[in-house]
Amino acid sequence: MPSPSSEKTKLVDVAKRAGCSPATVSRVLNNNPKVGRNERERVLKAAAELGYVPNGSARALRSTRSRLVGTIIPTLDHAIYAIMVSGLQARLAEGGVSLIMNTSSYDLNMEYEQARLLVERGVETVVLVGSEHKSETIELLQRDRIGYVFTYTCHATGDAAAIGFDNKKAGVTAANYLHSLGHRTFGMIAGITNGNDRARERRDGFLAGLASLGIGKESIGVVEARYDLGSGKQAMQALLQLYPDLTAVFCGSDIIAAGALKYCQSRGIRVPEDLSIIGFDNLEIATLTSPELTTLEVPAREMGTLAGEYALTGPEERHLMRERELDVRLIVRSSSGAAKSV
Amino acid sequence: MPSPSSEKTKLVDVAKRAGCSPATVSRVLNNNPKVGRNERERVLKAAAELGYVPNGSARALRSTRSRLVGTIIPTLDHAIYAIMVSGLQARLAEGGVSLIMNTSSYDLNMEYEQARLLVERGVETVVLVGSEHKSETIELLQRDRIGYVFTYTCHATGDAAAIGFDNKKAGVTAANYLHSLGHRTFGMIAGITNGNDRARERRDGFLAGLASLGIGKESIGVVEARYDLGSGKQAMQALLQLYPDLTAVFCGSDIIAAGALKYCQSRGIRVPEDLSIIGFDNLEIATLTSPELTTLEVPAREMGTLAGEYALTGPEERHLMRERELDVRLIVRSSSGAAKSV
DNA sequence: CGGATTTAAGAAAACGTTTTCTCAAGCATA
DNA sequence: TATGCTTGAGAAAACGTTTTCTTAAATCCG
Repeated sequence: MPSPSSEKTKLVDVAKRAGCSPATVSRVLNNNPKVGRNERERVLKAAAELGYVPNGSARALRSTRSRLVGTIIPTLDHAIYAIMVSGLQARLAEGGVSLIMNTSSYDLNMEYEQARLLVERGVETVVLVGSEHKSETIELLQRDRIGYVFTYTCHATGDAAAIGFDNKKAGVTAANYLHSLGHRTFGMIAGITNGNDRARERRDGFLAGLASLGIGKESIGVVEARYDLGSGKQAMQALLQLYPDLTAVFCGSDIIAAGALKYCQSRGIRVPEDLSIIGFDNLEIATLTSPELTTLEVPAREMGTLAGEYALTGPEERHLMRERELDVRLIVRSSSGAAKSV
Repeated sequence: MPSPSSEKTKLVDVAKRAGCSPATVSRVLNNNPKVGRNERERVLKAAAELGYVPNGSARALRSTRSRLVGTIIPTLDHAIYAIMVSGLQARLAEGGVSLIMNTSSYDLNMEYEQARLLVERGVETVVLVGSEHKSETIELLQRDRIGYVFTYTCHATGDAAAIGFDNKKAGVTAANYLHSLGHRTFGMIAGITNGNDRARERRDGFLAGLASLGIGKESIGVVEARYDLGSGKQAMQALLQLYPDLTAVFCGSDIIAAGALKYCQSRGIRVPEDLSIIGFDNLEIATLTSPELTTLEVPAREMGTLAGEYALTGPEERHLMRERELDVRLIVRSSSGAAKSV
């Protein structure tokens, strides 16, 4: 039965009931070893009886440890970020740390505003997506000595740690794979590259990979699309209109690939017989389409878990985790196949 | 250029630079009207020059307004919750409020733990999913006079507001629809109903709807499945093994329906010719399968937005938004059709 | 057994704001 | 001109913890 008083019980109340000083209560609650067995038990008993819940603001104010971590992702509507956040939150919760979540809608100015809010809330670490950010954002974090991690990229810069994968390398992998199937004219539906280094690097990697295989620019068509089904469809239409001969398309995301696939189906273009399509991310939806999507697997949950791990690690040992490159595996399914022999 | 000093700038620093008292700075920063034009401008200028960011903990401690809202959802891996949170976060951000996000893995004990953490962080409102919770959880919130809202349900109970829809009614809608197509033997793949009132009510609504149409229990098979593709597949297999004659299946989620559909395809069962399948949620994936899924549309984002609205509304006016029932629309696509004439 | 060292616990200061209280100045009214 | 009222601004208390500084008691060692 909770306390009869209608006032919120605070640390002094616990102290009174346990018959000791507030300092002792504080020490017990923070597992400070310098306190005797009996005192400790009395305090714990009193706290439980009163249903005491510490005041996080007061604690944070005095100790400068807020037990708060912030993240700013582009959107929660795209499963690839939701899954990362899922991993992040789960790991943080294990450590008793809470996660403040914000979205930027792929807008770096908005990201800056959200970062300001996070700093104001006193977060100890900020988890960001990608390595491209406003300089103001980075300065803000540096100035307050807040740790920050980039994800979905593995290039640590300045104070930033990076936990992710090599987007460029992944683009090269896609190029090599499609080329190995005999394709010689290619299309790519990239994500919007403005303000998005991941989308840009995937595209550049794909182009570089093809270049080093001797494929010239004239055999490659590139368009950009937002990350949703409709945009994928439209982009596919536009791409085929501009480059009717291409036989293989690399999409910057499974969502885009699914949209592209839908467009093909609506036009009677057979996949993979007429056209190979591969995606990126390996979301659950990749196995829902028919044919199922060949794609590159992004370790989204693992990035989140590791970012959480990073945030839980003390500032002294963090440098050991400064840069972590995870693998991007090629998952071959049935949306890709050998090029038509002409 | 940020302050040359390496110490974090605080309110007194701004006061010094503006040549006024801390109280005045505080008033300006909180838009207190009782401060003259020139003072106000001087303060704002000083704050900007110093790159001042207020300390949220101190502010929260003194004013008892944390500008923090918490939510506990079952998981972020299921898009239906991710989308709700997306709407919630977006609305809160507009009001300058931050969101702390936690997951419970459909476990009410875990939910309680997370709630404790939220109380400790000083959140002003908690957004929960469904109306079934541990009594300890509710008591905890009531005791600290923290506002709380249930979502995905429209039954307000006690202090709780509810913003959602009528799961039972939705189940009835499904029953009526399938019956109207001529089906007379039914299956349902419900979500796990233990600790999940939404899943339970959908099932009960479906059964009640069929009952009032004169369909007896012997013509209805029910199994439960977790919310993922594989479970949907398995459940479909189990269902057909137990009840080989059924011609229509209502699934508790589009994910489950997609899995069920996949199973049918693997077994050469034609949908909708041999079997009608309908889902729940109307996620993006419902249009990715072939055939596309008939489903019931859950207003996930709107629930989030409205819950955010509720949280931003002062305690005095909240009672006006105590219960809000949103519509669940039936979206007919091609996974459902007339029953086979025998 | 006495002095030095360790240990456990309390008193009080501190964290960075907001808010209450107080006061001075300006203004209108009589 | 004196009185009362309004307005703008400062001084200081307060929010609920943690932490530093002290001190009293307990332990050790020669």
